[in-house]
Amino acid sequence: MDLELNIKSTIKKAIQELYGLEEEIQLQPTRKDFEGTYTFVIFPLVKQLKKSPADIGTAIGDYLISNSPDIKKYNIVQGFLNLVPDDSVWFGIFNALLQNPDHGKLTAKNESVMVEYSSPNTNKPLHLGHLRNNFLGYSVANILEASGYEVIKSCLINDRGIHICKSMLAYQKFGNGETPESSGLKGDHLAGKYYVAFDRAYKTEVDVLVQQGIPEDEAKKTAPIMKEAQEMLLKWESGDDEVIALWKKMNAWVFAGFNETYKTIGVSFDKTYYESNTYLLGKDIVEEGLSSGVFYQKDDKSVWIDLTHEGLDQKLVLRGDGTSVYITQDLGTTDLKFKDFSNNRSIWVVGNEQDYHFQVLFAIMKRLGRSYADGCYHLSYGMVDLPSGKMKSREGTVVDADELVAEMIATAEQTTRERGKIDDFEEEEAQKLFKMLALGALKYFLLKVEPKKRMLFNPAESIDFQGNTGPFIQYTHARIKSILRKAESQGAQLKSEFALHELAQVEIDLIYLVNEYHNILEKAGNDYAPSVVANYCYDLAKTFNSFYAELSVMNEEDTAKKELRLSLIRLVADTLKKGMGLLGIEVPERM
RNA sequence: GGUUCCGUAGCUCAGUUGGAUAGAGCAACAGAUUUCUAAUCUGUGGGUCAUAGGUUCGAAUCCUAUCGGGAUCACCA
Repeated sequence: MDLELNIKSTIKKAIQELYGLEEEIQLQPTRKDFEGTYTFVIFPLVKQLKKSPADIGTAIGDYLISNSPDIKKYNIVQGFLNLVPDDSVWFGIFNALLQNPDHGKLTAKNESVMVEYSSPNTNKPLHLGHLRNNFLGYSVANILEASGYEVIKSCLINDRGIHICKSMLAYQKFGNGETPESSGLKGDHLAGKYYVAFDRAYKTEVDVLVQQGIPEDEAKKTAPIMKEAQEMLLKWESGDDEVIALWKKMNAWVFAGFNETYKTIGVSFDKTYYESNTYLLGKDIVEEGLSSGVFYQKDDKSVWIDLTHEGLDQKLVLRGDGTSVYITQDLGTTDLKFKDFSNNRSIWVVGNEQDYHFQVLFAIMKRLGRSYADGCYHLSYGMVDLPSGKMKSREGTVVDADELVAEMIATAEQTTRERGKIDDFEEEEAQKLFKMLALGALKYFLLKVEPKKRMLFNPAESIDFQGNTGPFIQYTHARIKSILRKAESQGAQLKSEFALHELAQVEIDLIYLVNEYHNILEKAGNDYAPSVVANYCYDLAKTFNSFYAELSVMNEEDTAKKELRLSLIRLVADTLKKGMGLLGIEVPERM
């Protein structure tokens, strides 16, 4: 039953009968300072009817009282008609929620969506920026799945190219046969070490050349180590045995490292694409575009598209020598994804530095008449900056993902042990909890902010465990579970059907919020916005904690009230668990 | 310079299909625990919603301009 829709239609009828007007009715939640749940704004009618807001409000309010059993009373403040639903309405909603274990699950949409995220380069380990990407992608996938879509999580690994050759070359030159085992480094960190080593050697060579009087631009192009890297790339492309063997060896190390990180942070994929397999795709699409006249060729044989009508520029899609550029392979990969899964939609979780690239990509797909073009969406997110500015892998000024997670776990352990509430935990159980809390704090920190906003991370201030945080919500869940355990130990059975009696305001607030879950899910799905879910969970947890301070469950003497509260808090716990699950955050039974 | 995103409390952020006195957390201060977990709750102080115009009964929200910051504008990916 949808209370809001019912009230809207009754107000619509009231205005028809009282004034003969056809109005689309909008309701908003009543502000906390006033009594009521929904508010109808009268102002728009004032002008048309030439009556005072009070007169109109009273007329509509009285109409609702006598024509709708849902409304108990109303009040008018300025031009706002605040409506107070009858307690029976809340019981109706509450009973319905209790009797539907799937509450909040949206109906199947019979559409499928691909969410591509993570998409790392295999020349360095993951950093904080990648974490934002991973958590966003994983959460959006969860949200869409809960919203009734079939979801395929995919990852496109950038495992080839000049930057990969840089790590390989530096390893070849300076590595002395080092391995993850011999160095004790995770494979991705080992590769990253040589990526940094390349850059250092390269800079030294450039400096030397500049001192010899060669202009910097030219020095950068002619530095021997850079030349060597380029030669290595050519060898890779021609399938040189030695280069390929090195590439396979180092990539295997990196993949092992990535998989460990993915496992720790709890993300996964249904399909992995490798650029080494897809980088040649797209040339046939260039042919197609040329013959259909969407693309054109210049004298030097290079192929272009003119997107000035779309407010963009002219864009190269194939080099004069017939080799691919970035967009060429993305054209091919995009076609491949839709061919593989026949999705209705495809989402790319990629940082905002590629906004322009995706505008171009989607515009080209539209010009080429791809039926899926309108279903393409770039979920763009802002960079995670440090107080010192941008993170740069080459210069080593990054917050490493593995290190950060390890630090968070250590902080979680310290914070938890200080409180002494889990002294009876087995060690394994305790470690599991520390990890859960650490990742809860980290994921919530990165997901509560709107994706497109850039955000600041200050390593000097650790991520909070109090206030508007993941652990606050996890704690709330544990608190509820503690009461439920107590009830269970006393043999209480949770009822799922309640007869009308008096409700406290904070109980109504909780019923209202739990019932809002499906609206929140829908909004989050439509906007690809985990932050909406995060803020909702916080609101629900906060409201529960007020309830907790104000009312007692197990010490309530009125049996009917006690039983209702038990069922209510179970519903709250389930909803928190579900909501946090959408963010990829687990909630503990105890903490 | 062109395009684009952002600018809300000391700090980090909510709030934008236009509605009431702009909300949280952190930090500061004052309280609450013989009572279901104080990682909690209650309260106090803190605002030119970047600035200036415009539209509207009504603007943080929409429009225009300006200022400040980010991103991008490669035959790199």
